Amino acid sequence: MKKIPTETIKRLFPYLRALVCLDKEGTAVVPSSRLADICHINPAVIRKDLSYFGEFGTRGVGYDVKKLKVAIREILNLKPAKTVALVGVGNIGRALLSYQGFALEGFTIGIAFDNDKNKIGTAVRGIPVLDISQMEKYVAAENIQLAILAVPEQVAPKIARRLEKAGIRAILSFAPCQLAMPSSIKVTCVDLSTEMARLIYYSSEEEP
Amino acid sequence: MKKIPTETIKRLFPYLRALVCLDKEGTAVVPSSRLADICHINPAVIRKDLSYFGEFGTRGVGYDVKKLKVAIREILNLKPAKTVALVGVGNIGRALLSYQGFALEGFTIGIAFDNDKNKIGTAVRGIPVLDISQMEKYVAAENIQLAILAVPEQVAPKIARRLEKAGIRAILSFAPCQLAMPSSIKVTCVDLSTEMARLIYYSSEEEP
DNA sequence: ATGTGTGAAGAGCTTCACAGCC
DNA sequence: GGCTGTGAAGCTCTTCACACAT
Repeated sequence: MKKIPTETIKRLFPYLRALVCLDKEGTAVVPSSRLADICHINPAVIRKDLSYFGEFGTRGVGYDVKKLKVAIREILNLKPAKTVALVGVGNIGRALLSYQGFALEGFTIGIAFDNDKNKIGTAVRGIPVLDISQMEKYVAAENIQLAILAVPEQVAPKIARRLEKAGIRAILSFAPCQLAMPSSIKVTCVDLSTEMARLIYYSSEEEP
Repeated sequence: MKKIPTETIKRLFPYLRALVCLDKEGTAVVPSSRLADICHINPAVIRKDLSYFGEFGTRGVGYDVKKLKVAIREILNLKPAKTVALVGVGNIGRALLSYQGFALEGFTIGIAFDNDKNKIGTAVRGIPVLDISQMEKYVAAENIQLAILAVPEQVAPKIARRLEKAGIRAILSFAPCQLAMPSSIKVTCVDLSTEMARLIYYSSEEEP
């Protein structure tokens, strides 16, 4: 049993996206070279990545689009589709609610929470916005395991702790701060300023 | 002259954020162990990262907060502060415009573009929203080198090409698709579904 | 004493080249 | 012939341990 590189996991979703596209176009079989063109990833990398999980391809032919699509969904545990809770219906929260196409049937935001009286009781794209004081109850009742945290930095650590106690297993956070969580809970931070800073650094390099 | 790891560059901004905090609190000197606590990064990593760029610390004492702050700003080329253009004033765009605190005086969104007549001519948080047809003109006139692309997936590649021709050097994109750009232009994609998929994968792992 | 700076060892990821199968 | 699957080599990054400075 081999260890699977983190980077391999990261690349699976782009592969999945490409496969969904190809499937819609009616393409039945795809060689790694074609996937490579679409995803801008070296074909050898793609083959190696997929080989960690089994032998999905046919030599001399390529990969069966439908089968590989299903296989990746299963590897990523996107089957059946997961329900995600959104906490914080500000600008970022609304952007995520409006951006449902992104899920490729693997996961959807099913419920949202906020503390703003004007938002509570409304629905955005069919997703109800509930009172954040009821969060623990709903998370437990619906057995939700994933949350997106899109609240201001000041309250993010507090709410993260509440999610932890409510039984959440993973958090995708947009707060530009570290969330001290036990290692049993997976936390990923999307930090926009870090990305910008990196870009500035690399874009101002001159050639040697 | 050594090669600097990509990961080192990524970590500089979190260091900078911690230093700005420490400076506000009035802390003058900080050892790597303290920075490590704040950033949740191993102290040896911090020391190694900083050592790529010079000797900023004092043995037996630690790092001078103000000096290190300035040094990192210079390394990242955040001094003087850079002006960034935002293209697309939808939900994500507005979130970014409202989220200016994130820049730590290293960069600010100075101008925004959209194609919606209702948005053109307005201003969000003091930042004017201009007609996207005028984009090339303003980018050239104000010598803007960085752009945030927050437009729908369908039009993202086309607008990216326009930005390229207008002389932009780096793009931070929120479109869940690959942008084929010459290597002289640095592109970073923030792909929310990939992040979600990763989290789902890792959160459903059981211990061995 | 205390905390930095750094070579060397170790771990992890990518690239390559080609054997193996259709 | 064409394309996958994979060991081995090569490269990059992290970890460790300790010399060195104050």
